Amino acid sequence: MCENCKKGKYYITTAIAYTSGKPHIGNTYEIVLTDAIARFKREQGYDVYFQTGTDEHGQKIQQKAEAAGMTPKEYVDEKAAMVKDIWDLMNSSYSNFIRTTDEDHEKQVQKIFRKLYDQGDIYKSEYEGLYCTPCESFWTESQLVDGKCPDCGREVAPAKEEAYFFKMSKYADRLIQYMNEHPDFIYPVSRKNEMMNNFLLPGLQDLCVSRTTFTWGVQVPFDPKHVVYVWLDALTNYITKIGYDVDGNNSELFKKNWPADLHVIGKDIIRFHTIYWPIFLMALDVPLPKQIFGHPWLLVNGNKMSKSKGNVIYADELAEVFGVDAVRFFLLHEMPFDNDGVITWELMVERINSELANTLGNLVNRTISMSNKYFGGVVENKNVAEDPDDEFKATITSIRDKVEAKMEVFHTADALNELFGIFRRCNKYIDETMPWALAKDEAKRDRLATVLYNLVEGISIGANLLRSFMPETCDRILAQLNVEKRDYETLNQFGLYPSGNKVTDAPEILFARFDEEEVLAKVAEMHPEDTEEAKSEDVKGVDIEKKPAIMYDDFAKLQFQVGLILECEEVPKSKKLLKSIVQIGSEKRQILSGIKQWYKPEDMVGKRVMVLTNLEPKMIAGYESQGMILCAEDDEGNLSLMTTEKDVKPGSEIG
RNA sequence: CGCGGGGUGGAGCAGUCUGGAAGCUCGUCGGGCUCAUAACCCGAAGGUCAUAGGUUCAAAUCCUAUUCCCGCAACCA
Repeated sequence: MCENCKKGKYYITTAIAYTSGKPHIGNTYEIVLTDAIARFKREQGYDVYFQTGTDEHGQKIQQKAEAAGMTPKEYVDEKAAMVKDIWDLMNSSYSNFIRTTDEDHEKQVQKIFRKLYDQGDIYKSEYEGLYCTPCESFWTESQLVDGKCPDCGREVAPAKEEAYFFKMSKYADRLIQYMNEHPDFIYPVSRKNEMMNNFLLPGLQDLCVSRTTFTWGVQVPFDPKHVVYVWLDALTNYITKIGYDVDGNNSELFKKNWPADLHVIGKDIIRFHTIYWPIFLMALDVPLPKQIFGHPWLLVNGNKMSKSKGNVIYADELAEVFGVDAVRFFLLHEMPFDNDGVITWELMVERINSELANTLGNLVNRTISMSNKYFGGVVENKNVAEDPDDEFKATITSIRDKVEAKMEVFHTADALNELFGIFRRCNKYIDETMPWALAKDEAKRDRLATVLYNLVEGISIGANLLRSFMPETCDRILAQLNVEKRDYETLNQFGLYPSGNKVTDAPEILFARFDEEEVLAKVAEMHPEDTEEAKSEDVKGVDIEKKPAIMYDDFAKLQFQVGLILECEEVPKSKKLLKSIVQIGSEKRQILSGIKQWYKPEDMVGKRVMVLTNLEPKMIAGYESQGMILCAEDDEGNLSLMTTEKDVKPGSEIG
């Protein structure tokens, strides 16, 4: 137990990271953000329990493992270790790193599933949907890509399969009431409206909570061909891994920490955390978490990071170039609260130079240098106050509460900006008092000592406040000032630096300035493939799951023809759809395609494209679509029309 | 007419609830200083606060319309 914790417990979590690959800096943002909040709460005197970990089940992992020639377990072991390494590298102070493949978790998930089934919240029924036989997968219409299986691209057919469902609707009213009574439950609040208007108020669908199409998951205890749906498995980590037990044998840890004070998650999974998770808990008769914080994303030049764009930035590479605390600083300082943030190597250099090297590092360096130069490193308060001192001290001592106010609402960027007000004020104080001028006048020696004392004290307060955000930097500064850490409570008081103490006589540079070009050169060196790939002979291919062989007769059922696009226009109110009039032989067909993101209507006209012509017509967005224009799709979902190499006549058969 | 958020000096944002001299960080330009990491301090330029109406003594702030951007949902044969 924490001897210092006067304010009670604080249980905070990140979402668990999906172990399908190496986490990039956007994923890493969440752990740093959560860590800063957790550390700050500790400073304030809360007894913090901070849980993070990895989400390791699901079809995608099973497939990736297969493709890599590994067992799923081997695969997730490797990826989970990778995640943990990066979390550790970033100096995150989690109390517990969990994995959904942990045995105790899996057991408890099974017990939860059984309980919910026994009490009638989960029932067995049939899942009706569009089925892709070779993939053995059900898809909803919205998951289909060009009407086909998103995995293998083949036709899907309506089918039924047995599955377990959770009665979401049973608890919807309670949840609506809860949200209305707890306006802070979803944060930022704007997200609450989205959940209410799009899901809760129109009526919740029952949720399918089991799968039979893959095996890498928690087995349904009484029906082994089913595997528990990933979200029921993943979300429950928040309780199972602190010792929740369905039968009531809850651990002390659970009794103390639940309900959670804050789940920090990405804005993309707000729905699962604010609708399904509370409802699962209601069904288990467990209290709901106090707050869900959906944070924004980090983008590169306004784009999500993706391998094919070559714009992925990883935390370990950033840390290698700039150092861990500089990366933490950037993430915490540069992320706006409402909108997505932007990260580039150039921005990193700019921020680090301006704030860390110039404002902070240089301040510490010049202050310590002067102390050594004028007083042999001894910092003594001679209490000779002059004009700016009162205002200076008042400013410094007011910062703690300003930082705290910003942290209350998780605005780490604003908190850091307030904090750096201390260092900015100190730099200004040096100019106001001009220690080098005082040093020339023997009569001003005590005034000079006082000025340097005030500076060291100001830096000391600032460094202590910095602990939650940049723990190593805090320690490095305090080491140079030769003092122990100070209690958060005292950080609004001036004058606690021990008078007569001696600072280091060998100040080290805290943050060196970076040269943008050198950094970019270094980055290019780290990623030779980015620049080489275009020239390289072995273009990176896309591997997709192989389908079973078919007979020629199967193929012959499909009729492909060349279509000439005569007209094309956007479908109003649709983000993705283009409506084309296509000439095929002597007939003209209207075809809708979800390709607006990649093609403008005027670019489409005149193209000869490959059309699947004997596909059953279907109404889309109010228009009948008579066929399908075929596209190639890469692993990022980018589409490219299949066009003819020569201008063959429209209607020509493709085969 | 699906729901919601937003358009403020070159960039990123605050201010809008509770009308009353347009502010912060970065960048640019000029000056100062020399303890320090070509750092630091001061000053200046730069905004019709998306557009058009309206309410008011007074509007970035309240009301109406228009327009653009973003999120969520829908749509993706």
